[in-house]
Amino acid sequence: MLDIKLIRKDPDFVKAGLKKREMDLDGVVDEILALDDKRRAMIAGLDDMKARQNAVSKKIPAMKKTGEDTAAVMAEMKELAEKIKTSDAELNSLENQIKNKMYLLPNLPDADVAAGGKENNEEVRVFGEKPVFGFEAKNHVDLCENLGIIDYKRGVKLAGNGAWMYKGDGARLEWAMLNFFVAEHLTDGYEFLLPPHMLSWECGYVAGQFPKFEDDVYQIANPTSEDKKFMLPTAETALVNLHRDEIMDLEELPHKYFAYTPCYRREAGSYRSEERGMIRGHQFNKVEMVQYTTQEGSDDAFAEMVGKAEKLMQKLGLHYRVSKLAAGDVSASMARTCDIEVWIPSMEIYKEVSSASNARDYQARRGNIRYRDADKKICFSHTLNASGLATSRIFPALVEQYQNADGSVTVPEVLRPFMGKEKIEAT
RNA sequence: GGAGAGGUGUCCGAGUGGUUUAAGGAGCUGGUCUUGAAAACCAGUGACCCCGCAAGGGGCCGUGGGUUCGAAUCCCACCCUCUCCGCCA
Repeated sequence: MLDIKLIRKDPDFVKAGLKKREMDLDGVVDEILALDDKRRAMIAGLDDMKARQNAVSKKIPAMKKTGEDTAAVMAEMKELAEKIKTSDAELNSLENQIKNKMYLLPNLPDADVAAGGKENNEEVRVFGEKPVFGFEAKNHVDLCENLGIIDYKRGVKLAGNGAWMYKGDGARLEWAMLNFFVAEHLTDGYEFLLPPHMLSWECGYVAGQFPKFEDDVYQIANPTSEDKKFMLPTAETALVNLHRDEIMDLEELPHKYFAYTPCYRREAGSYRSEERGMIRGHQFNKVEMVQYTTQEGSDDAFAEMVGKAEKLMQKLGLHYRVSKLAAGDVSASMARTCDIEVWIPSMEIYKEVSSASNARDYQARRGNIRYRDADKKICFSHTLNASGLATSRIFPALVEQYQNADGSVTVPEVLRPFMGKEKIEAT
């Protein structure tokens, strides 16, 4: 949620910021401004009427005591009460209209974020090099099938298109990665959380996924009540709601959390032929970091989280690059995002394994997440999130980058303690 | 799933129709006292929204309706929390 006061004060600044996302939102901003004018005028009139109502109502007992006739006043008040009721209803619908439009406005990109779409993403760092194989390298789907570590067919049998099943050493490798990530985050002093996977609707609004992407999540309807929940599309949705409607103390910030959850996404219509295997599925595993910081602290936190995600990739020894996303590619809630993308040899493409973002106070405004600053003033906190990491792209990248001529896969050193073996071979 | 209790300001908590202009306490800020601190005492402070340069004023008691001249207080619906019972990994 943007600050309505900022929109009021400097609409051109807001419009210019939103324009960087290559979305035409001038109209929405203007509508909000017009509705806001109307709203404030209405509140002023309504509050006056309520003030009169309160004042007169207070006098009535005194009048009754002295035996004065209250009939005329009461008649006037009855009329006033009617007016208040209709105005209240009008105001209510007006405020809902404003709220719904406000929900449509994405966050303002940071000043240093490039305007435009994907094509303006900027490669800021590269780690390692594209591996060169002295043999005919296989793609991950063939490697995994030959090794018997992923069962694609039975995954689809169980859950349909976009599902797979980890099996044997595949399950162990997946679990080893997750355990490795957990161990690293614990070492860095982040708090480990296992949140619920079914969330109530408000969580989606606060995170900024709703109302726009309600159709992209799996919704859980309950046959005996109106209550509706959804499967979290990322642990961020849960973690960013932890301190909703709270006022945190300055001393407790920054909060550094991480959680492991599967992520459930419909990904409707987004399959492409090259996205075979586990590049894009309806359920994938991810460890997610989230920080709550002071307003001054979020830049440092952002750098820290990008650094942490990179460190994991480096320890795994995987070739990757870091991209600073252009405004149009930054998701709606975020002011800036850096993606870490792993090299997938068979596809000759970099695929996202981590997305690190600073939402600044956008999510905090939606969720009323506040803290008391050094002057004891209540202000909105900043929220940040970064994957650390998503395994579903690392798994194929790892299997391909670490493959040997005989079809076996060497286990990266850091995973061996969690895996209990150095090599994955066909059984 | 059944029964009961409850949701009040930063926190605790009083308040069951008009001296509530939301008591009282804690916290926070300033002061007195003290070598300093603590304690005590005195004063100030109140989320959020609207008007206003400000001083100040008004609205606002889980959410939404209703009753009334007047609702934190009564009625209805919903959401949430707690206790007990049932069911269950």
